[in-house]
Amino acid sequence: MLKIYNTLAREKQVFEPIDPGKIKMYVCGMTVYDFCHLGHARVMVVFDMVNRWLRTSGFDVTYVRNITDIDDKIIKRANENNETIHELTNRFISAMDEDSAKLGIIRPDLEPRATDYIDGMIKMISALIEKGFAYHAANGDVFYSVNQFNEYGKLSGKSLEDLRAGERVEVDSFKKDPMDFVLWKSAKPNEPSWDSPWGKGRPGWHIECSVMGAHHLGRHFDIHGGGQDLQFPHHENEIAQSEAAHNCKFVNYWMHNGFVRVDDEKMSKSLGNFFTIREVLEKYDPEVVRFFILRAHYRSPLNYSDQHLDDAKQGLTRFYTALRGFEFSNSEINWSDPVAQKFKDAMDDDFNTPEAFALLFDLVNDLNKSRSEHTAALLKGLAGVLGLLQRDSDSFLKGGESSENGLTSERIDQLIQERIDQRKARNFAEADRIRKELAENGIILEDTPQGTSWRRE
RNA sequence: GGCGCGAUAGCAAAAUGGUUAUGCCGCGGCCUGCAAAGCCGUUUACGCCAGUUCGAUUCUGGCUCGCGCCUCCA
Repeated sequence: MLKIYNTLAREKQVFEPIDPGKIKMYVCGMTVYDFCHLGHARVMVVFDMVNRWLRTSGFDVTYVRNITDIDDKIIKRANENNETIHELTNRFISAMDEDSAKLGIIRPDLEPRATDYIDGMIKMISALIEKGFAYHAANGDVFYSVNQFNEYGKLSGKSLEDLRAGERVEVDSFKKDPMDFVLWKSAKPNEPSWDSPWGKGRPGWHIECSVMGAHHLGRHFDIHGGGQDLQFPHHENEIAQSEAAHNCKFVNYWMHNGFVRVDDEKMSKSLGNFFTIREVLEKYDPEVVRFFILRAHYRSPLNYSDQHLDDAKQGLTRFYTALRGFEFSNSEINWSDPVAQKFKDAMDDDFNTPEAFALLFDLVNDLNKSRSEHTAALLKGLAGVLGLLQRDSDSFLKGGESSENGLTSERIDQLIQERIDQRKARNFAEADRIRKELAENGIILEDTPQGTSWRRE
């Protein structure tokens, strides 16, 4: 029985799909004006894990992750670079696809881009105006009137009164209420724009998700996810727009993943304390990064540091070392196995991946003792559900650092053979010298009854 | 200021009203020519103060500290 922590209810709830056996899930993706950082990696990896688990559980999942390809920062950056917004966004969408592929993300079923849905946004905004939930202000912008939606604040637990009291920004005099948010911005010079009943302009941020969600998943769907920082105002505003326009509940389960932090502070573009995915991948194997992310519960904060990545790397090394030497055919998971049962229970409990890993490590201990093929297959199968441990052990253990300024595998094999000869001759001093030479190059040897193997540190 | 989340051993991170979490690191042993890997054992825990209870890290209240949102942000 799957339970999901629903932000809307502030508790774990038993998951009931709207249509039996089917799940419609929408996740807020990236605004593509720069490379993705580790915080973006977390959203991608977390909801990839969720997607995989839902599918493993037998649901027919439709997973949508949008791309925001029109916004203030995109326009600004494109102008700075002297290029069109499409040139800019296409470039960063490609970069995002590369990063995401490296992290082992299964592509969402649909990745709609905001600029392809302008017509739909105009229609929804018109509907909101007709219903009295939005108004065309004197400056040409169209605003959503939060006063008209009496459930405003239900997701973020805020009341309009409190929000107004905490208002820090200078009040836009064209708004009826300081908390009103923009649905349509009238065009300014040097900005891309679209024709609309309110003149040339472009959409506000929140409307795209309401429109693309409804377009692909229907007006009422099961799961909507994103980073915690989107809870307010983005998701709150999506609810206000969608429920006002459609007269029905928008989303049943809201999921929010915790932040990636650096030195106990949120990693964010505005703080400038972010590491891009590609920066981190220069130092660490992508699978280490994936394991690092999934090792913490998705709702907990995740502190980034080299020490923690190193720690994750050691853990993965333990997995791959245990799996070394096994041949795998197609390994179907035997779900009646007690460990598989517990794994399922952990995952069904709001995607408790740390608990799931504890079980996998128990399996490693069993495997190292028994060397049982059955256990090895179960370990690999269950880890596969999390998108891990699917490579050949050697690819992980011997991969690592690129061999630049290191030793080639030919040279390593040659040195190992020399050492074997010296050991046979019981010339241990020379054998140890060779081993030391290898160690200085980051190569660790392991003598086993089956021969000598090596791995990179 | 308003709202919310959190505090677990050297580090990371779960569960749990009474029984070994788990991983990394450390220490001892086995194995090994010596190592490495592995196995066995092991040292460090539940922020503080009350309350409920036979019993609380786990429930309740208060306090302290940290973090997040309230402004673009995954």
